[in-house]
Amino acid sequence: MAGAAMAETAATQAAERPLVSVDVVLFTLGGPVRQGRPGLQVLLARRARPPFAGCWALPGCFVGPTESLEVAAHRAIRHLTTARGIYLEQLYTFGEPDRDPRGRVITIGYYALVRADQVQFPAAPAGAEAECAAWFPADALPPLAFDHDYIIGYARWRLRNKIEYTDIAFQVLPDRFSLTHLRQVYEAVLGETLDKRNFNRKVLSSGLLVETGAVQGGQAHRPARLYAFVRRQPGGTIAPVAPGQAAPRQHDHDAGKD
Amino acid sequence: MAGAAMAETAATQAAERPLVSVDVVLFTLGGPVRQGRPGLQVLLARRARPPFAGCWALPGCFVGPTESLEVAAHRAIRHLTTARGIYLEQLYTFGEPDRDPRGRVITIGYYALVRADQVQFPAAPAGAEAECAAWFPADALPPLAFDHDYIIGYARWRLRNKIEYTDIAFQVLPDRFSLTHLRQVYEAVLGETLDKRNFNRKVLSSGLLVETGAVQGGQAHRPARLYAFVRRQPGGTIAPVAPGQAAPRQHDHDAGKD
DNA sequence: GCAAAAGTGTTCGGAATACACCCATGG
DNA sequence: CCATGGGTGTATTCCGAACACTTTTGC
Repeated sequence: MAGAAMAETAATQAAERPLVSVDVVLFTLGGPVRQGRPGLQVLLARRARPPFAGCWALPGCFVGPTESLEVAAHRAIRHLTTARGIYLEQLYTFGEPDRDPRGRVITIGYYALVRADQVQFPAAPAGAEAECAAWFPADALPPLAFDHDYIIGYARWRLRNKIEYTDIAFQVLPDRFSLTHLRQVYEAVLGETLDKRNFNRKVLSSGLLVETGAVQGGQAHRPARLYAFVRRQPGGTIAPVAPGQAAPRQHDHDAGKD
Repeated sequence: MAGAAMAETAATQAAERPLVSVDVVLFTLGGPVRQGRPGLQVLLARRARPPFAGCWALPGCFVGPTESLEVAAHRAIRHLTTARGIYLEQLYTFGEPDRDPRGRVITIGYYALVRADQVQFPAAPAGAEAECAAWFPADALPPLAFDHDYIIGYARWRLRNKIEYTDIAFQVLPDRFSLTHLRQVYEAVLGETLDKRNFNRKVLSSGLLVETGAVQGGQAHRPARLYAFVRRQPGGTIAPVAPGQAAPRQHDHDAGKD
């Protein structure tokens, strides 16, 4: 809420108002193939300014006075990525008073799983301290600024949970993909090997995939069939909703349990 | 993060810093018994000051300069409640630029399910516009200030999900309770009737309950056995953790899937 | 023809569901 | 003795887990 207890006005001194930032944990799949699958990677930016100058940190920025949190989060990665339409999900808000040495900074974390080719790095300015960005294996992160290692750890934990009951895995896949590709996404996020037969049966019976008829070319050996992800058709449900029985309320943030 | 992109300093004008508040959605069970169970209720406070003076709203307050978000959330309800140790869970952060007519206010929502007797109302000051608090049935809320109806709707949705896989239901129960009492909590939160036999079997086989030996007195008819909630014994696990296999990382916020 | 990855069927056990009757107590 | 809520057992179904061989293609 706002203002029931404290008599705070717009004239409040700046020192009493915390700074508000957003930090984005972008995950992708890539790197060397280990255990038959690529690894989970995290996008980090090298800080050009103190505090923690030269240190790696999550992409982030302060929230503008009339800017929504989602817009700020997109702005934080816009100078690194070309693709629009990345679906960012709010992670958590970190507000411990001592988490930033400059003073009180509250940060709202966002995260997403994206295709690596959606994120392109501009030519890095010269200089050892220059700001630049790179993917790092989630299992071998460099020392990080602030509490960003904790934020990333929490984001990984959420991603592991969310991938079980949301569509989040499809965000990292191209329009057409093989079942093996899809399974590798799950394996990389979950950190474990999945049974191919059980996995295929499950995703095919979910009704979320359609066979495109195309097959994967270029590889040696047997080509894989390619599938496409089909969203639940908006308004095209077979069973009509009973009158008087309101459709479950939609919350555009957080499509699953959490 | 903080400060990678914008060159913001402590001298930033107050107008550019958003206000940060916390709002708390306190749920309890009470009210008239309908469909064999009490209903879900929400604690609301009547606003004494503009905006929305005289309107009902969630208890909330602004976050102090050196105060953690959790502490602020507890402070928001401290003048209404006597019990300490309420387990508040972070819900979501609402930051749309126009959600408060006074200007930019970002609010971090918290929620909890508590026993009604933990919350005691101080004698309300006289006057129609005086600040006071009361429980309202979650299905019949008055018009609310700000976007608080949306926040409550989201909190109810989260509560429904969380009760399936967390201990949250036990927070609303006394130390000793009957299985029927526990089931009524689930039924009120889920909004549906549960099969008594299947429910009892499930909760008893979960290992989270111990029979106290006591029975419920005072009622007519057969007295119910009383159970107590047993937390997972810390360090008393039977199966030893395999060496080299790190225990899963703990995140003290969000004990379940989120 | 061989190496490599794709693709498929069956069995088993545990969990969730549906369902109906007896028990203990106070009045 | 009866009204009321407490307490229990069984059959069925569904889902997840385990497990190994055949097929297709490029080379």
